[in-house]
Amino acid sequence: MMNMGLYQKFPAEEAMLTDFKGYLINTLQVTNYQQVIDNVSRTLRYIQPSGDKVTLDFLLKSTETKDFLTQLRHADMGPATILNYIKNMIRFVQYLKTHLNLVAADPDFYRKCQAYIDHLTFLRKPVSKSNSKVTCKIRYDWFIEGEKSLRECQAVLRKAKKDMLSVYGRMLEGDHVASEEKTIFRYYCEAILILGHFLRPGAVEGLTISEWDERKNSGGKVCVAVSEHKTAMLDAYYTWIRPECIRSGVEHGNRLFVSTLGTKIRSATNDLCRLHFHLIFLPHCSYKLPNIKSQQVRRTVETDAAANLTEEQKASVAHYMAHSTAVANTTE
DNA sequence: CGACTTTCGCCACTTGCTGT
DNA sequence: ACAGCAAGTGGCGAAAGTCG
Repeated sequence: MMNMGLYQKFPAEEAMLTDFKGYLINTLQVTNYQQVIDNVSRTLRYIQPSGDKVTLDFLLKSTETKDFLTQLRHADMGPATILNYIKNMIRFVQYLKTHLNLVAADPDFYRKCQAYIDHLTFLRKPVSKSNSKVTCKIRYDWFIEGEKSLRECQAVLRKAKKDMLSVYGRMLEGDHVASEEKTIFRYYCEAILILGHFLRPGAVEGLTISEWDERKNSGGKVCVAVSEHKTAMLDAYYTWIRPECIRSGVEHGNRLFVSTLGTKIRSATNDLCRLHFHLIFLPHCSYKLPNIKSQQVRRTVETDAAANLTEEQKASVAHYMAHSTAVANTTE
C-alpha cells in the first residue's frame, strides 16, 4: 500500500520549492511549512515523474492531477488528508502567480494558474462533501457508543495513586527511589495535567517552570476534579526529581518536564500511553486500562459541562480550556 | 425584504501512529 | 527515539435558512 509511487519527492533543494518555502516562512509566517512543502512536492512528483527541476507543465495537466487525487483515495487516505493536499497545491499555484518573471516569460501564465486553481477547487468539492460525511459519522458514533465518563477517563490516576503516594512518601523521607520509579512519577504528573487539568499534550510539553509557578498560585483552582494532593505531587516532582535530570550543557528551555537525559520532553501523549501500559506491572492491577487520549477527556469535559453546569460555570470551563491551549501556542 | 440565527467549508495548527 | 505522515480539532467567515 505504501508504495504506489505516491511518496516520491523532488530533491529538497529544488529551486521553486525552496522559494515557496521561503515565502511560507517569511511572508505568510506559516509555522508548519514542512508538511505543506512535502505535500506539494509529492503531488508535483506524481504529475512529473522525471527530472530534478519542477517545470510549469503541470499547470496544463489537469488529468494527471485528478489521477493523483484518485490514487490517494485508492491508498485509503481520508478525505481530510486529500483536502490538505488540494489546499497546499492551491497555495503553491497562488504563490506562483505572484512571480513577475514567469508572467514575463509567458503572457498566458496568469490565466493558466487561475484555470489550474479553478480546477483544483472543482475537484475539491466532492472531497469536501465526503469529509463532512466522515465527520458526521464520527460524531454519530460517539453519540451511539456514549461518552466515557470523566471518572472512567481518570481511572488511571486512581489506579496509580497508591504507588505514586508511596514514591512521594519515600522522597519526602529522603529514602531511595529507583530512577525508573521517578520516570513513572513524571508520567503520572503529566497525566494529572492532561486528565485532571485537561491540558493538551502540547501545552504540557511546553509548560515552563515560571508558568507552573503562576498557575499553581493563581489559576488552576477553577476547575473540577483537581485536588490539592495532586498539586503536591507536581511540586514533589519539581523539587526532588526535576533537578536530578538537569544536565549542564543540555538545553531544557526552562521546561517543567525534563526527560532523564536532561532535554525537554517530546511527547506527553506517549508518556501518558506509557503510564497506562505500566499499570500492567503493578501487583494489584493486573489488567490493562483502556488508553485514554487527551482528546477524549477534553471532549468528555466539554459535553459534561454543556449538560450539567450553569452558564457561569460553563464560561469558566471554556475559559479554562482555552487557557490550556494558549500555553501550547505561546511557547517555542 | 432585511435582521437574525444556524450550519457549512475551510484553514491553521495539533495530535497521534508507524516504520525504521 | 525519532522522523515522517495521516488525520483530528477549534475557530472563523461565508453561505444558507428562518422569522418578523
